[in-house]
Amino acid sequence: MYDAPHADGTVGKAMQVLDQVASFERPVRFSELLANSPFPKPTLYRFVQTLTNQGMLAFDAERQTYSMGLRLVRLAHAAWRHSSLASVARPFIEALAEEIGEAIHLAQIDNGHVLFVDKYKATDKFDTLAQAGKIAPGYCTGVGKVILAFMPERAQKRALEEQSFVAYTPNTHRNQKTLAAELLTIRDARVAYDREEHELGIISIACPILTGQEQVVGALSIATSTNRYGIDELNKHWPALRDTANSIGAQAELWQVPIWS
Amino acid sequence: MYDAPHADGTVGKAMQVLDQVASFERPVRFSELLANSPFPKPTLYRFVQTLTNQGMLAFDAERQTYSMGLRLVRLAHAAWRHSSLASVARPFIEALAEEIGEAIHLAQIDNGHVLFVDKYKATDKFDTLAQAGKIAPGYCTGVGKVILAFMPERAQKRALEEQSFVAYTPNTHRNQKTLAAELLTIRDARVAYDREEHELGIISIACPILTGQEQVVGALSIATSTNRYGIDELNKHWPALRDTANSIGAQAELWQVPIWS
DNA sequence: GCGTTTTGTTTCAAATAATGAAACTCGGTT
DNA sequence: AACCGAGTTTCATTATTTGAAACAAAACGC
Repeated sequence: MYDAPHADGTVGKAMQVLDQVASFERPVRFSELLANSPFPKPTLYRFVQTLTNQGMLAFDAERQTYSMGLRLVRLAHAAWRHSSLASVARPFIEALAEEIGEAIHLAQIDNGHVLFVDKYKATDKFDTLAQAGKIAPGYCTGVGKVILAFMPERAQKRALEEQSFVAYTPNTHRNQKTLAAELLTIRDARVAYDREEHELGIISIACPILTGQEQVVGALSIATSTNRYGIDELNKHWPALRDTANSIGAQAELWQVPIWS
Repeated sequence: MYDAPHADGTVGKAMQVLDQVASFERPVRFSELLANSPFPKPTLYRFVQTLTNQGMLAFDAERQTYSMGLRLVRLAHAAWRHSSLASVARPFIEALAEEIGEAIHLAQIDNGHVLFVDKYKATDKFDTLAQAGKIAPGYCTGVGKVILAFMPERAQKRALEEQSFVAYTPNTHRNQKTLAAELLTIRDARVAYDREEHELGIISIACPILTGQEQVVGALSIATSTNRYGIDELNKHWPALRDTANSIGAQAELWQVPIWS
């Protein structure tokens, strides 16, 4: 489902509609939207009209369906270039990927969710999929946990409340308590592991990307499959991962990447 | 009933503010926005507040600057996956790029501007948002001209009005007249060339991506540098380019990619 | 064909939210 | 201490949004 934060004003409601359309992951009819909408029919109707006019949604007249508009792609380009870590981090990630030959993920936090802002898959060229922009839960991924661990207390608390604790695998944390306990360990060790918590067969090691004042701005991880390596082998890459994360943090500060709050 | 250009309510105004922030291409202070804003101070202030709350903008408290928010990246991911040609076109483009070893551009039209939704650099790997989301003028690029040439008359007229006709190079069209003349030729030949009209040293050949009913949904181009090849050599790739564009068009129809209107 | 249901669109008075001149706060300067 | 500029808040006015209801237009059933 989509997040319904403190709906502020008309604009907030319109953004809620955008999220709803996005959540369908396919072109969607007006009536489908209406069925799960908190808004009455004419209100929703005017929102999709306005958003379509604005290019935030696209309307396919032939099939009578709405989908996300191209204006978002244009706007997100600016977001990606100027306020994500990705552009700053890219050269570092490329170097690291070359060195260790595993998939590298770069993530930031967006409203309690882990947002992958870049991904580099070294070995197989085909699946250099458009992963940027994908979201993943915070409580069961390496990058997610390490970001949570380093968040300021208040933000962490709020973020923890927002986690769904869906049990993707037998290893997934099922409640705040066990997760919070691990977060302390992670903060101490400055490294997090995903031991098949999100997907069976997939493990990862993640380091925080910090500013000089120890503010988390993101996380970097190396992911692999259990039938290639175990946590121990992954751990051998820890120094390289940590160094790369540190370099990115330093560079981000120089480049004045906005710090999320 | 016509919609006046900037008359869709509060949401429209908020989106205008988003565009404005994007146009700065860097973190920007409130006062800078205010200086070029049509809105009075408190109004603009509330817009940036709301947009920041919504994650559409990000506020860096330390530097007191606004930049594009990560929520846009998340939303654009959905747009890219489900309503751009990119996801459908990618396998075809990969095959083509492998065959001819030059840079391939995939573009769509967004509000009179050419929007690059994907780019494959034969030597390099796919970039996602790094290149996707970039805009370029319609009147002086191969993809732009070929899309304009195949637009329905009314939309073409409107799009032509919106072109700026900045003379990037000596070869750039400087007015609607010469451009319109070339568009007729292009429509007839079903292929467009960029003869260093946007950037000296860069040429390209572009084909339209059409549906069964001859609606343009985008364009595909091969670009190269004049110190590697001339138009003639580029032209040798025409059959392959045309076939790929046709395949993408057919596939797009099957996949119900929304048709822009 | 002819009612009926479903889906999408418009109306309009009432409710609500947006507006902006002015006033205020807070750093930093002179 | 007075001044200045950037950012923020107030509040009466104004304009926009709102949604029940009615309408139009397909899609369906018989």
